[in-house]
Amino acid sequence: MKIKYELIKESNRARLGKLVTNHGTFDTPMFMPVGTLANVKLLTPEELKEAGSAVILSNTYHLWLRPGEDIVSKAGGLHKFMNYNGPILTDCGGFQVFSLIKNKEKDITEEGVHFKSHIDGRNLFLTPELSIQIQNKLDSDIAMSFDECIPFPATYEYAKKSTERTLRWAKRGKNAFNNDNQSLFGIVQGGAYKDLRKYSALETVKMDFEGYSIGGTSVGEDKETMYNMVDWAIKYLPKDKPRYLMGVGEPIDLLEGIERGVDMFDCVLPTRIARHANAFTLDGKINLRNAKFKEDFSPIDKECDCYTCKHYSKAYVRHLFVAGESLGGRLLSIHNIRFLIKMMENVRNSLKNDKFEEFKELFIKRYYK
RNA sequence: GCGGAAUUGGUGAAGUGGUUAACACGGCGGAUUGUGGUUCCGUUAUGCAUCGGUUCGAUCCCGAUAUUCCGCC
Repeated sequence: MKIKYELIKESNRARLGKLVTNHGTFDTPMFMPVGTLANVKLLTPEELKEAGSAVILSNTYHLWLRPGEDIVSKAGGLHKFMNYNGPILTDCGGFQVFSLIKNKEKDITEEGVHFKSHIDGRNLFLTPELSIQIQNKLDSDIAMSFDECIPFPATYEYAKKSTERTLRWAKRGKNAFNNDNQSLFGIVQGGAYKDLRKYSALETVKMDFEGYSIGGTSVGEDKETMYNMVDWAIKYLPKDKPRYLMGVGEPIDLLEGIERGVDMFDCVLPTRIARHANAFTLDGKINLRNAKFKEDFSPIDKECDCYTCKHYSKAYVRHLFVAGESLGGRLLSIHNIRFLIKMMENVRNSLKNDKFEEFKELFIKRYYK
């Protein structure tokens, strides 16, 4: 079956909702950890569940190259292959392609995108139909339309041309789509232009997807521009479908997104910074490599209920990183994912109690002080 | 006791009679937004064993001392 979204409550523009999938029902707003290569780096599915994780992301481009969608399909689909029975969303590969092309004028054609493999440099060609076919075979719960992620800054002319092409690609992908147990989301583009965001949103909605995402953000623009891109698009999205802000982000960006009506977020940040010794805390981000933690035997965040904070000290985690032990990255990945997921739990509670604005203000005041 | 060689940062070391002493590791700090798994970017010796001498100028040449290593009695 397709996913279902139920809007439970609105508080100004912020939304409290519920997402029903083939692999469980989960509350929104939610944060989705990224597991590009059919695994959230360093973590097992059990650890993800303990952190309260629901949907995780995987990636069409990466799984297409390794191990190949047919192998995943033979394994019984992505869930079985990676032993994760929660919901999985596959990104379409557009973002990866966008970073691998050499010349966007030449390599991006109406038919699809020419680019080189990041593994062996061989020439590859990805089309909207192929991206969808791969995702159909991977059998994720949610597939994404193949889009072009417009760089920032981009000229109006280029952004318009690209946005129109992404709309045509969305239609082609939808026509090629063939998996009754999978849902398809459309992606709003439009660059940093108000009228193009509106146009992209309206036209994408006309195609009637199971959910809508706002793409093309966090590509180097300033925060105000990013929030504008959300504002310009989200008001044209239907209330009875989930909204997903792709690739975002930092704690403050999650709060700003929720305030504007976003339901779902994903970001590599918690797991990537974890591998480089950084941890989110309620008092801001800290770097566990810092010498000041050498003899700090307190947990990373006293108020955190994650496995890492329950059992380990900053001094120990620092030791692991200094010694080059991968357990350090594992422990911080667990913590950072739990941090964002718990933050979402707190956000949902504040929405229930009509206290989101206060929660947001207090969180930001403390985190960014 | 005699003869020879060596001595450059926390470490391994390059180097030159002439403005800021290479590089690597380590240390310290930062970055990271639809993944970069061990990545990227800063920064880190006012000084070349010590004391004299030669020279306009010495880490570099000369002498003494100290330490280390090698050979001989």
